[in-house]
This record gives sequence, structure tokens and C-alpha cells, in this order.
Amino acid sequence: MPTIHDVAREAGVSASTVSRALSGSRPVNPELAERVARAARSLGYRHNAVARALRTNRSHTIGMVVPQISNPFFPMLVEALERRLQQEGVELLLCDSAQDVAVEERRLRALVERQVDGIVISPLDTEASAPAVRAIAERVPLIQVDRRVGGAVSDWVGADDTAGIGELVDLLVAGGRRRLRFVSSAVTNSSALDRATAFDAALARHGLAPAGDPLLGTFDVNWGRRAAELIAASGTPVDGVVCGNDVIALGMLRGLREAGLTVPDQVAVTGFDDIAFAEISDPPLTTVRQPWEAMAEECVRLLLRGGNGTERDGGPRGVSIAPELRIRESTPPVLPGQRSQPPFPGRDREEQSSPVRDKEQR
Amino acid sequence: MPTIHDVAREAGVSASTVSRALSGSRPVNPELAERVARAARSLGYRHNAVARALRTNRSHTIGMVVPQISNPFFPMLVEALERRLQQEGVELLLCDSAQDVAVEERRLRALVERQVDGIVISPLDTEASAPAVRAIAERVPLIQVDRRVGGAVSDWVGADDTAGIGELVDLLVAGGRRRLRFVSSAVTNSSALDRATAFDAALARHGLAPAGDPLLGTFDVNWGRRAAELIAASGTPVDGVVCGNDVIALGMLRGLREAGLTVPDQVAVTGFDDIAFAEISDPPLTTVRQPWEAMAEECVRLLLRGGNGTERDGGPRGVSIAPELRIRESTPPVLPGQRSQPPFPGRDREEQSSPVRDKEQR
DNA sequence: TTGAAAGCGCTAACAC
DNA sequence: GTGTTAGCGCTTTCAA
Repeated sequence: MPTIHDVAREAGVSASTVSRALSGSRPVNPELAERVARAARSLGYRHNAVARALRTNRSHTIGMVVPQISNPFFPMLVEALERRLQQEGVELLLCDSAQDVAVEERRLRALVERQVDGIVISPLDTEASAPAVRAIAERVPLIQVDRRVGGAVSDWVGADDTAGIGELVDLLVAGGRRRLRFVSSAVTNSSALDRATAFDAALARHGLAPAGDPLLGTFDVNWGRRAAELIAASGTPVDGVVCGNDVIALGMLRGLREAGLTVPDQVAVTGFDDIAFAEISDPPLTTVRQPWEAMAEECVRLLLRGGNGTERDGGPRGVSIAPELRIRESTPPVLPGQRSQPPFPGRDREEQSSPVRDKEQR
Repeated sequence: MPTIHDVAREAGVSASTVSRALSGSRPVNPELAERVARAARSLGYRHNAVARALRTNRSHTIGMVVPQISNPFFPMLVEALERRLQQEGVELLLCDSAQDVAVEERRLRALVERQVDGIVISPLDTEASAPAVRAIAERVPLIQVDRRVGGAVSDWVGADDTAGIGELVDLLVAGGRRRLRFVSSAVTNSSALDRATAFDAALARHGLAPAGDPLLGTFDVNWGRRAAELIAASGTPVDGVVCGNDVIALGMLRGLREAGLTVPDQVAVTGFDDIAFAEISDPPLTTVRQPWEAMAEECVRLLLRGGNGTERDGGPRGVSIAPELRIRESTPPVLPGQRSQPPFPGRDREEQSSPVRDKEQR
């Protein structure tokens, strides 16, 4: 691999001139610049990003850690973020924490050692991930996305779970359903917790009690399927199931069918995320669309503004963006007159983000 | 951030001793080693992977470039590879080429500039990706996985598409289907091409002609759905659709339902990959399971063995691993007696990989 | 505007 | 077994 010195020799100038000509960091005689460019091309010179990073302390790379890339929600977020980062000439270094807090910590450390300029993380566990996230946030700009840990550790960007779940519950109630049950992952992660809380709050607004304890497992298809079995087996009648995400809801659809229950006639089902498969399930899934693009945009904005907010006045912030309701056939049609006024007026557009608000963590 | 010199000062030894003690590269007096360890801990020392990489030319990082992370096949492969790489203490730097050859080339260059020790790529296009892949393979060990470019450029690891499609076609034929049609992505990528070829070959083995030209679009849900429309609208009767992957097949199920066709009674459907949603669709999808674990294993083996094979005698190799048939309800039950002998005897176990064979490229 | 020289943090000869 | 020295490839003072 040719180095900058090889180019310098070939062009008959000094290494510094090559550096300046190639990076444009300072003015260089146009004629020399041309000679340098030609020499670089003829030698097939490519700059060494490692040497540059060592010297400048900037790697033009940001790291991302997701709980599980096989959960289709995260690929959507990753793609949005990569598109956005591309515009900034920044590379994304993506890691999977494999649902394991120890792995998550290892990944974070590896990213820091590689001198990434910033980190975007969706932490596994509100409690267990906190020490590592906090420690890393002291060393490098860090944004939490979707999920977050407890305590005021860093900026956070995510969907407004309260609004999303609220709209879903309102829709079910407007459709005549009164016996609602919540199925999600264990509330050790903040998404699950926020949505569970939002579910209770939404029911309370309608003066309803849940039709049974929340069923809490994991964010995957199998849990949704198994939870359907549990619901069918329990004596408690249920006419609506609010699921913590689409993957669970899709498993739920299958499980209910296997249990001989029809959707939406006997039991309505809702999801969260709006992954591609939500549109083609049978029946198609009513859900709430995560604002991936807006989330990615916001992450980059906060990251470039440099930092996790701990030093700015007011400390870390949370940005929550309203998700968009997608009504499909897994929920009953709304009774006439019932939906005259939207439950969250003016919040059902993806473009609208709620104003930046202090994050109320935990 | 403390450096090795800070630790050296704290421990009262030289920087080299710290380096040796921490890395274990050479023997160090146990007492000093202990002092170093203590000093490092008290200062919160973390080694600088960038400096190390510059010095040693090894980054303990391998890069991966996938066509589209939102295609659920790739997350499965990524997770398998990360698990495997973790055992080697190697970090995975994952990039998405966003279905764009220009982006793909940029990603490859960025990886090389970052001094990755190797690259795993699933190239977008047999032709258009070839120049970039070839150029990169000259600079760094590179393995192609799943898809590959034309020409003998590097080692390749993938599923045995011929065997997989063959088993699927045999199953349909054994189930009494004779009017089979192929729906996939455009054959500009090698997976699509191999599977299309395998489909024709399998039909020929049975003395059958396809029930219409292959329908070629993109590897996504919407194309499957749209292709179903096309099939329904065309006069040509079809009693079995072999899809290029699961995502298309899942869209196909939906599209056929919308067109009023029943699966499998009127039309049988098969997929390829065995993503999680294949098991819970309605009806559950008959498909072929990609041997992700074995593919990851093989990639790492070839990568560690260092190189893209261009210099070894015999040149680049291709390793194709037999996928595993997963029979579900989207295909008709097999007629009695018809499946007495398996069409590809002894190949229906994931563990068995076909022997390394010369890759027959293009 | 250009070149010489120093140094980012680390490891690997080379001496002792 | 340990310290000294040099240098990975680059950028950035500092002089000229």
C-alpha cells in the first residue's frame, strides 16, 4: 500500500504538501496540487484512516449497538441512520449485543477503543445496562435511542410510546372492546415498561380495568404464539390484545388461530413498530408506525451538536416523536360516531414531533 | 484518556513492560505484572486500538457488507457470524450497501481504509459489483457469502441453491403439481440466477416445462404480492409457485389470498431461507433453511486461513452447503408412495456440507 | 505557500 | 526480564 511519502516522492514535493493538497486543509499551489493528484492516482493511493485517526483523534465513524438485529424494527432504524450519516461522510459501525448485557458492555468498550466519534445505543436493560452506558457516556458522545437506561445519563430519542399505545387503546374501545389484555416482553427494558405503563394509563382514561395481568415474555414471535395459548387456556374472556411490538402480535395472530379464535371478531390484536410483515399478515395488523427517519435525523443532530448533554445546561434531554396509527383489519371497524374526535388531536402525523421535553426517566 | 506511559509512570516501570504485561506477548516478572495491572485499573486505562492497529497492521476487526439488512435473511447471517467471531476476539464492522453499487463500493473502500483484517461481502450484482470486489480482494482477504460476482475473484461460501430448489420442486411434483412457476428477484444477483437455473434444471429432471416465464422483480414483500396479482390475472393456470426467497413467498401468500386463490389447494407456494416469519404465516410456509451457522463457520475458517485464495494453488474455492427442507402447509401433502426415496439422498441434514468444490463461476 | 520536524499511542527490535 | 529506541502513516506546528 503506497503511503503519503510515496506520493510525495512521485510528485516531487514534501509529505506535508501532499497531505494539504489531498485534504484541502490549507491552500496549495494549484500546479502542485495537480501533480499530487496525478501521482496519487497513478500509485493507487488511499489514505490510511487509522493513522489519520491516531493523529487527529477523529475517526469519522460512529458506533451503534442494538439489542438484536434480527428484530425487524432495528434494521429499519439502522437503514435510516446509515442514510442520514452518509450525508455527513460518517461511517456506521454496527454491533449486536445479542441480548446479553456482558456482550453489550464488551461492544461498547470495543467501540471506544476504536475511537469512534460517537455512539448510538438501544440498551438492553434499564438497570443492568446502566453502569456500562454511564461509564461510556463519560468518554464519548452517546445517544440512547428507542430504549434507555434509568437515571439522567445521556440524551435519548424515541417514539412517544404513551401516545402510540393510547391511540391503539382508544381505537379498540371505539370499536366496542372492553376486555383488553397486554402482552409484551419483560419490563426490564424501557420500551416494554413505557408501553405497559401507557396501557394501564389509557385503560384508566376510559375507566376500564385490564382483563388480566400483563403477559410478559420476550420480543419474539414464539412468545406471542405462546401467550395466545395462555390467553385461550385461561378462563378470563378477552376481546382485545395489545401487544408490545409487531413481532409478538404476529405470533399472537398465529397462536389465536391455532386456539380456534377469530381475529378481529372474537379477539382484536394490535402491534407496535409497523414492520413490513404487519401489512401482509392475515389479517393485516393494526399497529403504530415508528418514526425511523425522524428518529435517525434527531440522533444525528444531537450527536453532531456533540455530546450526551451532561455538560450542557439542563443536562440530558429526551426527544419523543409521535408515531403514526396504521389501522388495518386485526381490529374491528369503529362504531359510527365513536371516532368523531381523535383521542390525541393533531398527533397522528409522523412529521410532527412533540417539542423537546425533559426526559422523565424511570 | 490515560496512555500506556501514564500507567508506566504510575507503576514505576517502562512503557514496554506495561505493553508486555498487558498483552502477555512476552514474559514479565509477576510482581511487576501485578503492579502494572493495579496501576492500569486505578487509572481506568483502556488500550487504544487505533494506535495498536497502526503499529501492528492488525485491527482485529473484520468488515461485512450486506445488500440490505432489512431483508431478514441477513440479520440471521450477521448474528451467526458475530457469535462465531466473538470466539476469535474479532469485532464485526457491519455496513449496508443500500441496494446501490456506488454505496457498496464506498463501503468497501471505507473498510479497507480502516485496516480491517478481512471482509465478508454479499455483493449486490454479479456484473456491476465485480470491479470493486476484485480491486478490494487484491488488498485484503475477502470472502463472498451467499451472493458472488462473476469471475474467479475470491473464495465463496453459500447454500447449495441447486439442491435446495431441487428438493422443493421434487416435493411439489410428489404432491401432484405439474404447472410450476418461478417468482424471484431480477437475476442480476447470483442467488437469483442460481435459483432460477436450478428451477429450470429441476423441472427438466421431471420432464416438465415451466407454466410461464419466470416473474422477476425484487427480493421484497411487495413484489411477491404483486406477482400474485400477475399470476392471477394471466390466463395461464398455475398450481405451484416457487419463490426466490421467503419474503417474496410471504407476499405471494397475501397476494394469492387477495386474488381469491387458496393455498395450497389451488396453488402451492414455497420459499427459501426459513426466516422466523415463515413458520407463522397462514398457511405456514414450506421452505428450505439456510445453514447460517455453517456458513458463518466456513467464512471464519477461510478468513483466518488468511486470504481470498488467489495466491493459493488452485485459486479461489467455492463452498456450498446443503440447506434443509422444511415442509409446512403451503404445499400439498405428498401422495402416498411418491416420497419413498428422497430426491437428494443424504443431503437433507444441515450439518452435512458438500465437499469443497471448485467454484464454477458464471 | 512550502518543507522539516515532532508526535499521536503503541509495539518490536535491540541492547543490556 | 527489562529499558531504550525507533517508527507505523499521518497531520500540524514552526520556520523559512
